[in-house]
Amino acid sequence: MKLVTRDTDYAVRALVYMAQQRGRLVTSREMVDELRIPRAFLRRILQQLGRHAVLKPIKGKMGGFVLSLPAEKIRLTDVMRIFQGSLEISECMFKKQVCPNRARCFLRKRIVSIEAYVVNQLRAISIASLLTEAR
Amino acid sequence: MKLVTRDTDYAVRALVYMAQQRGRLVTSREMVDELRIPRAFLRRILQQLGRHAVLKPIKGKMGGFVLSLPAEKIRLTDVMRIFQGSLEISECMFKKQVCPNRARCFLRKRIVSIEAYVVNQLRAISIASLLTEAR
DNA sequence: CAAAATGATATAAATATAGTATCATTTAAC
DNA sequence: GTTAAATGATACTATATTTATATCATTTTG
Repeated sequence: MKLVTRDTDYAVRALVYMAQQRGRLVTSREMVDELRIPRAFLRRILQQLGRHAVLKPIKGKMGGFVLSLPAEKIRLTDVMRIFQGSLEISECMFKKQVCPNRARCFLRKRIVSIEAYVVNQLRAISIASLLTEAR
Repeated sequence: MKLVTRDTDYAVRALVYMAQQRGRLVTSREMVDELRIPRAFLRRILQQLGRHAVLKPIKGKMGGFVLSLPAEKIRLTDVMRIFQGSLEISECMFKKQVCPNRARCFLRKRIVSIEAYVVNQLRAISIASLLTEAR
């Protein structure tokens, strides 16, 4: 079971790195070198973070990225939702029909309650909190 | 994020169904009809449950399956481990090398603690507990 | 020996994850 | 105004995982 996919993971690393730079403009090239993330992959990830207004892209020569929010306000759940979609842990497997199975449905209830706990825990993790732990 | 894959889910349904039969021999054919699970898929799932001694296969004509444990002793985590392998929620993505990234490692610590909670919750769910909820 | 069950196992199809490549656009410096 | 260095948009490829399907062998009862 995988809670966090690789793009979420890379995004978090990039965001932590940017937060450490305290507002200095950072280029994708620099982060590729520092974080050893495949270039094309990281670029796409940064673009997605830009579209979701997590970071602010500056175009043109001398361009780059800065966080568009304080690191305290960027939560792990925000990043996960961008790259992994819904955080539902128990997506019904009978997508377009009503679930025909009672057994599944009460198992599901249990899982939904576990899910609520997990999401709360993840929401409590911000880029800033990872930053301070990194020291 | 998917906590439970489809084979785990089907396995749980089959086990709940068997538990409801209170020791009566049940064939794969019967469960295919009752539970609307694809035949070949369910057969393979039952075989795997047999290999892991969760149920006891009876060969030959008039054969079938019975649980080999009381339903209280079959935990959701047992079934998940059979079909999904390790329950580690945070498998390090740098499989064969030491993780070169500090940021990831402290994020990982947080996730490991969430994982412990989740596994405990799942371990508390047995086939018997699902059975009583089903009534 | 035939029918009805499971055992073992190979293969295929569909989906999700991970990664690459290309061309367009913007901006600063000369 | 041209060039270099950055991002934007987007299409594509590769790999792994999930979700099955199919086939033939073996066991057992009648």
